[in-house]
Amino acid sequence: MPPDQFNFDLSSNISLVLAKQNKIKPNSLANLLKDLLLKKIDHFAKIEVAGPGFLNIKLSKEGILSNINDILRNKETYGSNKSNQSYNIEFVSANPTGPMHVGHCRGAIFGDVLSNLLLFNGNKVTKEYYINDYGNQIKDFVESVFLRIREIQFKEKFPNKDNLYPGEYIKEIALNIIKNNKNVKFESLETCFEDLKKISLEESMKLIKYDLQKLGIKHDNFFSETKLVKEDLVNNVVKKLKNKNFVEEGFLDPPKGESPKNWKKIKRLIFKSKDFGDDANRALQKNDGSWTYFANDVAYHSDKINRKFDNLINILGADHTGYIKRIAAAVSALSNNKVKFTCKVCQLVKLYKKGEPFKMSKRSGDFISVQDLLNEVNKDSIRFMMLSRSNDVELDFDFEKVKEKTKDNQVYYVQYAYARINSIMRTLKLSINDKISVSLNSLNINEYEEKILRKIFEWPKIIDSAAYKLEPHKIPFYLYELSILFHSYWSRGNEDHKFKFIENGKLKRKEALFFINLVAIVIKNGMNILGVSLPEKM
RNA sequence: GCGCCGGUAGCUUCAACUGGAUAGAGCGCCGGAUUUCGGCUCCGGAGGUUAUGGGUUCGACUCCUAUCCGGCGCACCA
Repeated sequence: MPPDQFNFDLSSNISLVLAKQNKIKPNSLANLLKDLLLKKIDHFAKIEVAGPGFLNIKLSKEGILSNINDILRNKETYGSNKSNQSYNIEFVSANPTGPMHVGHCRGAIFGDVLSNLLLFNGNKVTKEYYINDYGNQIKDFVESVFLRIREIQFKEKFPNKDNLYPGEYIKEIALNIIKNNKNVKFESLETCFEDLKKISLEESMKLIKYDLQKLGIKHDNFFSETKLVKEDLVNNVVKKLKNKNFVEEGFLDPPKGESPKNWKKIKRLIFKSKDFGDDANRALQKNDGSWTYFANDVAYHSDKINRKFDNLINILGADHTGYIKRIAAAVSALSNNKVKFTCKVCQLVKLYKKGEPFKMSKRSGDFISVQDLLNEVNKDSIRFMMLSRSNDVELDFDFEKVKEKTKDNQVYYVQYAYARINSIMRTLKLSINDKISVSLNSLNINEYEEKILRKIFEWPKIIDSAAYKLEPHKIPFYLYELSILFHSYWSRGNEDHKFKFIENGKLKRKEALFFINLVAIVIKNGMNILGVSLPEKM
């Protein structure tokens, strides 16, 4: 897209790019191309060479018309670039020790929308959730549930111990378990541990799935860590790595930074991740010889690789940044660099209410849950707001602001544009789903419409670039800009009657009809990707 | 100490289309218009050495390098 002031429809820097290898000046190459293009492509009305060698192209009326009719025909696929890759996107993967909190929310929505975006662009996508249902935290969690059950059944006091989960929700889980499992006896933790673990995990996954559903998120696949361990997948992977000589028996370096207190030098299996770009080699075994979390995760990723995806994407919170290199190393070792692996890190969300920042910590039990958030603001606002920043930037979420019905509130503003268009259609007793097409003689576009058309023609490029860079936040920005253009044109009608779309219930400008349809199509496609609803009346 | 992310207008807000043209929005400020086809809306103005120094090239907010500031992380946890 050329900058506004040039008044052209397309621009290309091709001659700047190609000039060097062809040993020709960008400007003269541009002039050559200009003549060639004008001769070969009849949809170009005018081409100018500008600046250091840009080609600015103005479409002919026929060119514009054919673009418009394409959009009206394709409707809900307009913007898709028909890419054809397969993706596995792992996101949320919150520990199954309680409901989701706000910290999970951003990654959850990011992952979901990224998946929608890639799907829209023609790819195959599996949305996946890795359940960390193994390890010490689960033991602590089950113990906490057990003690709450004892508290309820036998009035035993819940101890104040560091490793336990104090949150209120544990009581609810305990109550549910008591209600639904009358035949299980909770005498000692040891005797009922396995049963209780299974039930407790089910309960907390129920909570998490409920939260996800309320946010409009549905995963295709839930992958359990316990399953990995049970099926001995870790052993297989380690064998595989050993065969390739990527694993050695050795000693870890003492931890850097702080002075090592309980540092013991113990021989163990170590993955040589340094050979694949990591800062240090990583342990696969703990002191007692059992597998580390990392070892399990290597096995998990090996499983993903075996499932033949072209691309693996992990969505992580900022607190897991330090983990990326080692898992990337594992993937590249296991797949011989054939599978493309990317981690997208979502920075922190800072929550405000009336200027007061909130702190959250799952352990302490006073975190802000997704439910708390949903009580304050609706799903649509949350989804839109969480994507209103690039994922590598911290995000301030003020939940007073998203409740406003003003231009500041971007969700509202975009939804309003769509509702407004529907209102016009209703006035004309037409439906937004009616088939329309445009002919050459009805194509008489004013300056406002021209601006908006250019924006609409830009849509496929926005999708392409957002998909390529894995940056779904480009979509809310685009939709907001498009809405500004639309509203701005609309209010022009208040100042000057000749810009009104309809008057006295009748269509005034024929162009207006297809034109608002185009805007509606793009807004709808965009909001579908975002998973935000579009009311026809507000 | 090491690693990752960020630093863009007065601003505890951010964008800039895989290196492109005169760096754009919002808030706030100043000046106008409007009470409606659908609700605090619309138009215009001022405001910049893109943290800082060096480098790469036709061309850098974007890439490399050094420094400063802020956030996060640096287990045999998960």
